[in-house]
Amino acid sequence: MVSIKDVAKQAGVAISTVSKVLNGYPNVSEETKKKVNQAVEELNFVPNTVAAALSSKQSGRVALLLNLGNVAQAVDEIYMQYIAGTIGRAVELNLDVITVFDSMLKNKSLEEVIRYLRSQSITGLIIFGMSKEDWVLQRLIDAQIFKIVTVDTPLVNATSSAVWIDQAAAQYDVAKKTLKENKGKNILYLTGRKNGYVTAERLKGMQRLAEEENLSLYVRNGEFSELQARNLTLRYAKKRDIVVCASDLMAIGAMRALMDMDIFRPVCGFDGITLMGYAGKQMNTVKQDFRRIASEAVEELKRLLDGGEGRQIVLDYELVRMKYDDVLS
Amino acid sequence: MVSIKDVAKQAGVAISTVSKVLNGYPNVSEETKKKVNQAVEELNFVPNTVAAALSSKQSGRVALLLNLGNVAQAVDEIYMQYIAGTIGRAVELNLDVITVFDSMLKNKSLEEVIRYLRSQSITGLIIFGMSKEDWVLQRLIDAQIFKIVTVDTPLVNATSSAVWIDQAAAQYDVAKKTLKENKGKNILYLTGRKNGYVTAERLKGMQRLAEEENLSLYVRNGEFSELQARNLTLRYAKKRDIVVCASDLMAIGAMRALMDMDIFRPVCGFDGITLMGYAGKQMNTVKQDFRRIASEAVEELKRLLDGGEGRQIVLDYELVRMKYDDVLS
DNA sequence: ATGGTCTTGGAAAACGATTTCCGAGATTTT
DNA sequence: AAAATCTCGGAAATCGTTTTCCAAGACCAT
Repeated sequence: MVSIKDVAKQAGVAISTVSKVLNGYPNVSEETKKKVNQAVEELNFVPNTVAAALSSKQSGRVALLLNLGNVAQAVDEIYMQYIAGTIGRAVELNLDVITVFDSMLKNKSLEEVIRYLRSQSITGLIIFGMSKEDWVLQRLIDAQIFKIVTVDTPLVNATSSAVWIDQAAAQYDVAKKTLKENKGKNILYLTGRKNGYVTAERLKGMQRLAEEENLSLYVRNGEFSELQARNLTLRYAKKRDIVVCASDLMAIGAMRALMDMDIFRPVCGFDGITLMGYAGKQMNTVKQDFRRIASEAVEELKRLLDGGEGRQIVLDYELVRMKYDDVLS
Repeated sequence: MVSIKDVAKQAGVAISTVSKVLNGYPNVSEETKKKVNQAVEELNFVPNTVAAALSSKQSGRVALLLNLGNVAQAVDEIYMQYIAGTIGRAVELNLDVITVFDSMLKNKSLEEVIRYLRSQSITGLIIFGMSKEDWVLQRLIDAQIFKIVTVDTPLVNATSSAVWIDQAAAQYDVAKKTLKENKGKNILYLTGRKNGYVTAERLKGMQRLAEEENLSLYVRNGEFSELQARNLTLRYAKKRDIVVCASDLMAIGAMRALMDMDIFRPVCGFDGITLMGYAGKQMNTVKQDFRRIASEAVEELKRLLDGGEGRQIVLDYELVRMKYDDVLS
């Protein structure tokens, strides 16, 4: 394998000089730079990232942490988009995405997790779908050892940023739109997983709307489950005018239930997954661009790794009405 | 960070001895082993995989290669299952899955690809969804430099194995079952992507059935596209008795078209994705356990890395009839 | 000239493992 | 009892980088 040593010999300079050129350090003349770059070209040299990581304890090795929970396969699409977005942008930014692991951290202590990450020379993390109960992750963020970007979480400190869309506003908007299109004062609102960060936010948005519009709001926990949404709808929808769901999957469950009951109630969802096109009826929803969100998260992590301070990034969303033709391809 | 050196000191032995114990080499007494293991326990030592990889040029660093093609988000589920299956098993087998990258290899020469993999100290690859046109990958396999496991491909040599289900038999079976349940001699068969390995195999299975049962077979290329399947169905289904599709997504497209035309024709699919539950009508399909397939691929790769010879592994499948209730969760 | 600051490039020590080789006892053979 | 063979554990080189420190020369001001 052609190493930095070979490049040095070819260029007639020292190893350290090559390294400096490659990493853009100062104190090296234009002339030497040219010699080195030429040698790199000629030898087709590609630095060994493993060695670099070992040596510097820094070279951008990043872990992608997916908390899948026990969600249905129907929403795998979301995670896939996250993954594709992350890896795509990471490659462009010269970050190595080490592993996509979900709950292989379960039953591990903070120390064990840290050691695991260290053993992989990982310096940065992107965390998707963290819940309020993930104490280990919570403490990992507090510890400020790694640079961390969380998605769909409000957690920010000196070494960690948060990327998300304004969940409350989005829930407010989509419900308001649905309300405008259909009269009604009596709302059945199905919430997401109990300890999810987004669940609380979306509920807030809904509550604000209820207050403003003087609605009667009936809240039930659907746990992001299609089946539970179905059952709750069967049970409670008859007496309500509109069903607002904190996720598309639940909206689909609700819609199916309504169709089975043969009554009509407007339903709206949240996420914008493809499956919405197959629900049987059109519904309003909040379209999140998961790929873009992931891509932004990577960029933010890069910034943190380069010494930036933690901050919150709020991305925009889109209200859409999804029907079969839109998802056809 | 606690290193092998610390362990050695704690146990009162040499560094090399610790390494031997950790890697199960011979020539070390039970007593010494115990001392070392105890020290490992006490210090909570976890070996640094990066250093190991650098040193041994071997330690299981594996790349997961996903060829997404331009498939719809509706089948992201399949890739997600592949990924989850791969990573899950890899962790158990102590393999580091380095990156999940798809077509970041496009427009790269064989040499560039090799150098990239080398620079990451990657010694093994798992390739999903390779097509007959992927010359670079083709040559990469021929080169026998890396241990490779391909999924859904018949490519085998000394250093590479292939894992798949018997596509021809599966297509034969599902079509036959559908045929038995519904009379008919005139088949519209919609094939997958032109250069896919699976496409040819599935077609073979269908052709064998046609011969055996003396069917008239009308074959059209649907490119795994829901939209194309829809259009082909609108155009050709009226004169046929049954629509057999080489993928669920196409089956859904076909079914929707039939519903729009308000005529009934039995349709069968292939894959067993969740979306089938939302197609509106029940359909037969071949259920592939993608997670299991991926898991087997990882195991096979491990075997190759340990010096095993390349071979072909054929996994089984299941014929199912998918309806909404089955996918509800 | 003399001394002091800048610039540039090299020597060498990490980083944390693996692995080869070697020597000293212990054990067996003659 | 001497010689040959085995076992076991240690010293040291190695993998391919990064990074620290230092020396030599160039340049400037005194």
